[in-house]
Amino acid sequence: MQQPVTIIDVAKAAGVSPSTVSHTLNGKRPVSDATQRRVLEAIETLGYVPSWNASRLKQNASGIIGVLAADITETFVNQIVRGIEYGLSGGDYSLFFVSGLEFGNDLKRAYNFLKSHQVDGILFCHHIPLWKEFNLDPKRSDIPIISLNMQSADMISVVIDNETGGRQAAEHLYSCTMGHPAIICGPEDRLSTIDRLSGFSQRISELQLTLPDDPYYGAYDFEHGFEAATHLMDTHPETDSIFCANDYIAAGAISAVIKSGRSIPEEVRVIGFDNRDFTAFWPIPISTFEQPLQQIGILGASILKQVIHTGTYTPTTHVLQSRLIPRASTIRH
Amino acid sequence: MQQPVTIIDVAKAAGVSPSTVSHTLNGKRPVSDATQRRVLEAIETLGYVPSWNASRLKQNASGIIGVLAADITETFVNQIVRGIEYGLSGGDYSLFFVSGLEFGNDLKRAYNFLKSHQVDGILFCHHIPLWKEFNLDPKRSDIPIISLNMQSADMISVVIDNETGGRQAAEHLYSCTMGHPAIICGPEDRLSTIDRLSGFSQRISELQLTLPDDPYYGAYDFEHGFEAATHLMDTHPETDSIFCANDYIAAGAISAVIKSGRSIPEEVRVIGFDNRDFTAFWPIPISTFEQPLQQIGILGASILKQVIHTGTYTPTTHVLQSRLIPRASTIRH
DNA sequence: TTGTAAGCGTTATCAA
DNA sequence: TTGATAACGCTTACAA
Repeated sequence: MQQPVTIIDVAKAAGVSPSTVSHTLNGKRPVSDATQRRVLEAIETLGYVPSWNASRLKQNASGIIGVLAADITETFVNQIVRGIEYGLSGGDYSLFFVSGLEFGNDLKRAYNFLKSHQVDGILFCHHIPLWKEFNLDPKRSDIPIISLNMQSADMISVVIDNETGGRQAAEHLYSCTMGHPAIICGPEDRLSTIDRLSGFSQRISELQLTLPDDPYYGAYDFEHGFEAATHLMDTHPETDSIFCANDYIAAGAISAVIKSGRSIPEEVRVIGFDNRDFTAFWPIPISTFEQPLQQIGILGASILKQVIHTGTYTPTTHVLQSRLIPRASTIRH
Repeated sequence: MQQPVTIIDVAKAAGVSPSTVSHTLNGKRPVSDATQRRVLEAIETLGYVPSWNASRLKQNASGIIGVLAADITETFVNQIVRGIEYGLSGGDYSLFFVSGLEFGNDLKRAYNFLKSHQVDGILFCHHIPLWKEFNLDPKRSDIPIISLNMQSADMISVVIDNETGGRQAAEHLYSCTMGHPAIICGPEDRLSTIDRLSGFSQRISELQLTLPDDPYYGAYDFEHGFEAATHLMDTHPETDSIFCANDYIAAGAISAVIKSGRSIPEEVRVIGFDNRDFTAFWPIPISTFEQPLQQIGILGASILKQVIHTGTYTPTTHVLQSRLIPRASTIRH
């Protein structure tokens, strides 16, 4: 562990001035070939790496984009983050990832942290409205913020159209002969659940069909799907189509339906949401929707770069669509 | 988007000197209550956030730990990263996450990037030896590096004991009556695969048993498991125990075994590795091993903090154990 | 308890 | 084509 090498050390070693070293690196003014060679050589031998801090102190742009997310282990979040990386790679920006976890989900502190690092912009990536109490006015903020996966008033947002997803699910099940639809929801407070339910219900009533009263709110997991579907088969034995809020629920529902002695997809059709890995090779492959998560990240990054570049922030909402993946749980093979 | 507020603006607004503002914030020397109040008030109204860059320029420690990983969408990686976040949260360090993706997997560039940000240490988190060609001598580096999930000569490493995992798998299958074991591997070049195979084989020969010649190298996926097990049932119908390199392979193997008309776990036992979410609710719940991924991150972060604090770097390897999770694919319910 | 001033490593401006 | 110098925003002796 030794002393850091500065631009002055390099300048001395190469027998030039610090500004020449700087310009050799940044190419903002011509440097003769001979000088350039000596400088680069000195940099190599000394192992010099310019200090980002010192550099950014002089310039107004940091070249860093901050990403704020709650939990990186959520597929939702890490897929979006990966999209952001794609969107940023090869460009002039680096990504500074900050987890809500570090800040006890205190968005204000996390925001200040990013600000203190002089990030040029922030991508705010949420899968749950954990931080909804934070009311930062983006117009008064000196850093542009883009909200990913959740619509925020007064912000540029990139979201998925869950309502249309719900409508599409109804449409698909209808095309597979639907007479008695049912739905098994996720947690009641999740916006995505609400929107999907709303889209599905709308289409159902347009089709002159009816749903059981109970939307089966519950956890996004297998057990909930299993129990809800068991109850459903019991109380509504005529059910022939089940729309599940996500794939875990769908897997549970499928197991319950089979256990009840019914065949899939002949007697009952089940569809999930999210396209989790296991749906493709589940004993009965599960029909589901692929969400454009990486697209959210890519688009968000691209919009943010625009905003930074042009300096104008106009709140808008960009909507992306999910894609139906029909499999054996709804269509005969 | 307005001009950034500096410490001087605050000082003026509060009618004090910049150093007083600084000391109010950092508490390195006493400040009278009255002054403190005025300063904090000024900070609040102006929305002042100190510049990290300027601050770090004066100090030697940046308070940032760099995390270098290839692909955040890999469960492996994001679980470890989450562990790091836990290990760092509440302390004096923030995390600077850098993806190999951004740098075209050029470790040297990524390393320089982190160095230019003056990180105090680096956690190098790999699930595949993508960057093995990079031979940075950690003793000559001025930044301490810790290798997570892969042993590196001359580095402090935190790894999982895959060999013992393999031995444990053999032990468990043996305790469930094993007469004719078999193995279905993952990609041949993965260290984890090699170590697990080696541990398993060792224990098998200690038990005076033999394995089929073919270890079935292949992809870490369902199809490979299905095809390998189909072939295995065909060529080695006496097989009663299959150790699969991961859970996707195990799921495929189970499907193939069932399709061959054999019962699980009565006639054939199958065990996987990784404890993926679906193994818990697979129609036949899959026995598997839970890897202490978050522990790797937590331990790595803690060791790195030690190293930074004490200033001494002594290459060692810290080994963590996987945990067997017995389920219905090996034991009768 | 507080203020003044030097300096961290870089880049922009000006001069040569 | 190059060099000297000031300045970025902050911390920290040193002085008061």
